[in-house]
Amino acid sequence: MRSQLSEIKELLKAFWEEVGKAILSLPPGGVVTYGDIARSLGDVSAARALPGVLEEIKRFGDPFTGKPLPLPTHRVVRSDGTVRDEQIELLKREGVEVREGRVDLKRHSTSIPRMRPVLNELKGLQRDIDRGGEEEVKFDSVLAVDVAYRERNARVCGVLFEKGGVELTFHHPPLFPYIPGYLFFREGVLIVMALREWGVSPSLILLDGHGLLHPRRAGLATHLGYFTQTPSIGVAKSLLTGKVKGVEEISPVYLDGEHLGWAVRKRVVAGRGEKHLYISPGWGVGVDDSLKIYLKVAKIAGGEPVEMAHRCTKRWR
DNA sequence: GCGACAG
DNA sequence: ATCTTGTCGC
Repeated sequence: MRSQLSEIKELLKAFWEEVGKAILSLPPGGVVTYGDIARSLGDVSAARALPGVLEEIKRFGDPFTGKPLPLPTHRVVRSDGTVRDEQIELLKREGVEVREGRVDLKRHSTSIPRMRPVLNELKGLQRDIDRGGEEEVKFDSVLAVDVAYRERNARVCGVLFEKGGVELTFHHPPLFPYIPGYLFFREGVLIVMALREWGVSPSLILLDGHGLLHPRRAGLATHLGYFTQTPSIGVAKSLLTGKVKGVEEISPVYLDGEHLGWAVRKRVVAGRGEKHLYISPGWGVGVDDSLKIYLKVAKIAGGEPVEMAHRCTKRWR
């Protein structure tokens, strides 16, 4: 089964709609928690992203409609019942008792409406994705990409290494919040859009994030390679999941007993900075080859390719 | 009370 | 990632 980018965009649109509808349905005098909403969407780990999501819908509108929607966000509280100062008066006015900045959830909780489990659906796409075979990887047009954010806009930068480094840029508002494990839906969708806009077909893509080294074995790099049908490798600055086995210059990273990627020690930079880069296959590349290919590209490029793309995103004015 | 799950 | 504050779960 092949999923299309348009199908993904529909799911992302549904995410905002479902959240908006759910909050609108909360009755005066009742409260729910961020975790309740997240679970109803299919993944409690989205709880941390929800305050920002609610605020965005309320103040600016979701990225698809751009139309501010007045939401009773004061009816959403933390899982321990504590609330922000600005919620207190609004809740009291509705008959909800707030003592020492806290609501008694046993007394005031209301039920969550049925929501489309959008996050479960996204997880399903991740589990089912085609990860490609082991393709012969060419080095003639390697692309490194990174994304930066400012307010409600994003800048995608690509550095294309064919002869020298050609820089490409693309700007577009992100269509999804950052939720750990769902980075593709925030950042990757923008990168696919950028590649289409640029009209480039690189022979290999390197990105800031994981590939196979992911709870569902399908990180940003996996999806990106799939949607562009291009071999890809994830180059992350920190671990999302898994454990480094060993203390060598280059050590394998395991998850559930499976060898999914590599930790490559970075040169120490004056007592600061990250210790490792984490390399894992995206699409069309095996675990061993992901490391070999990454090291070869870094050598050819004369530096860390993803860091070059990162520097490009920082030149945004 | 404190650590945490890419960006 | 951005902002420099806030959230969840152990």
